[in-house]
Amino acid sequence: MRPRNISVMLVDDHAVVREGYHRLLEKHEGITVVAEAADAAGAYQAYKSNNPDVVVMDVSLPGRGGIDAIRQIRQWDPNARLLVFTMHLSATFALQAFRAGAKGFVTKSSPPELLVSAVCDVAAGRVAICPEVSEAIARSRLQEDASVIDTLSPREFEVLRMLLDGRTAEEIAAAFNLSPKTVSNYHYAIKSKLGVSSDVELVLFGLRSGLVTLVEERKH
Amino acid sequence: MRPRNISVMLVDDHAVVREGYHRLLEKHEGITVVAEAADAAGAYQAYKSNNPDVVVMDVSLPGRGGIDAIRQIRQWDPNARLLVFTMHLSATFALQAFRAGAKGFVTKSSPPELLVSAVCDVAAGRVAICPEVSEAIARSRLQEDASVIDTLSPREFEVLRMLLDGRTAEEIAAAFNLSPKTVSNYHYAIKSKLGVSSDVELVLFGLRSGLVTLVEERKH
DNA sequence: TTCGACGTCAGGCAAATTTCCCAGGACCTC
DNA sequence: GAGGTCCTGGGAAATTTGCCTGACGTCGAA
Repeated sequence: MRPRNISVMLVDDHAVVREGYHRLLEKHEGITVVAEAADAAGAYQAYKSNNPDVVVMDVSLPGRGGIDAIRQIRQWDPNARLLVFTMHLSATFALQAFRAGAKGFVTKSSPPELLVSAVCDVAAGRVAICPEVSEAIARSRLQEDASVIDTLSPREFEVLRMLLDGRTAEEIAAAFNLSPKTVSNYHYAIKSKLGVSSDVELVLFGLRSGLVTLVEERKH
Repeated sequence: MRPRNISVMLVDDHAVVREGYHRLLEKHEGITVVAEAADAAGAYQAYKSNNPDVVVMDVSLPGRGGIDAIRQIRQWDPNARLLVFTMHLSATFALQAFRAGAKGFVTKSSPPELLVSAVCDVAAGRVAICPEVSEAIARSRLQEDASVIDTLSPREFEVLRMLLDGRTAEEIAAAFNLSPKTVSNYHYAIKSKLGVSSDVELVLFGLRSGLVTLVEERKH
């Protein structure tokens, strides 16, 4: 019982990129893009007024992260079907997304058709995971380093991402609408769970687990 | 003396994204996409056989980074016109790109038309920088970019390296036979000189300047 | 329905650390 | 000598850390 026509909402902070897969999806009959948003807040508003069948969203959004946006939307509509579409090839990210209520996870380096079929899958109520990610998840299950990070609660994970981005406690508190004290409590809880004792070790940990991505430049 | 028809080559490791602005650019008359590549090596090969007027490339490529690819292409054809198109809004990154020989720098969050006009500008021999980036460059110019790390005294540099290794102040003090107090004074001085306000930013700085090397191991 | 286990949020408070300024001494150079 | 930088740490205020506390909401099991 798949809908004859699937309405899709796109969430991505990069206008050009959004424009790009807007065209890509619309070229396929049966898929119509009915709304777009550039950040978490906009996504929530747009979802409420457009009620799309599927939301295709990047998780690295400015302001409150995409994981948080997923939870927010799922809270308003527990049947919302969200497909995460991101450049991050990380088991950790994917697990966090699914825990928040996502129904699919596709990387941007996948072949274009895969995004289209993933949208159809999610619209039909199926779960869609691209091969790379399912492989990464399987592999991470074998390691314990990545599994430690999966013990973080969704909020803790979001705070961690902000911290690793170099934000101060005040900035994070403002972004999430929390007390600075709460943020520093999370900060402490994160360090405890991950078994590190300083911020430096925290970043180093994030580096190893792929949460921090370094743009490498080689001086030949 | 602008070419009536601009031939463009796209380099981006994300197939869907590449497909996206492929369509975007082709929609404009006067622009034809003649080649695509997904990594640095492929870009070099494709450039040699297609000789496009303009190369639009993401710099966060797998393997040898995009900066390196720019240098390689410019070495083969000193007149190559390369437009960097990336999600990174970073002055140092842009400066690195221009130093390598890029002629333009546009972020992916720019409005779509800006990419099109930037392609035309670069094709016509002009330099194209999107407003966000030129502002970031201007701002970074004010805070003395000239290898800030060289202003560190020898001791400061040593302490910095230990810090970036995850050592505590006590460990460093013991290693150098100093008072822990002195170490924390150095710690403070280092952060002041480098213009960062937290340890997280400090590690991120070390990362960018190559002081911290991520040991990445291939797991297949 | 009641229970307990979590997750979220935030206040309190002592201890520790950071921040910022300062100063003495060693070692250069002019 | 005078003037510069570097190394070294003290002092005091400001802030963070570490760990506790409790309230509230949800969810699944008993």
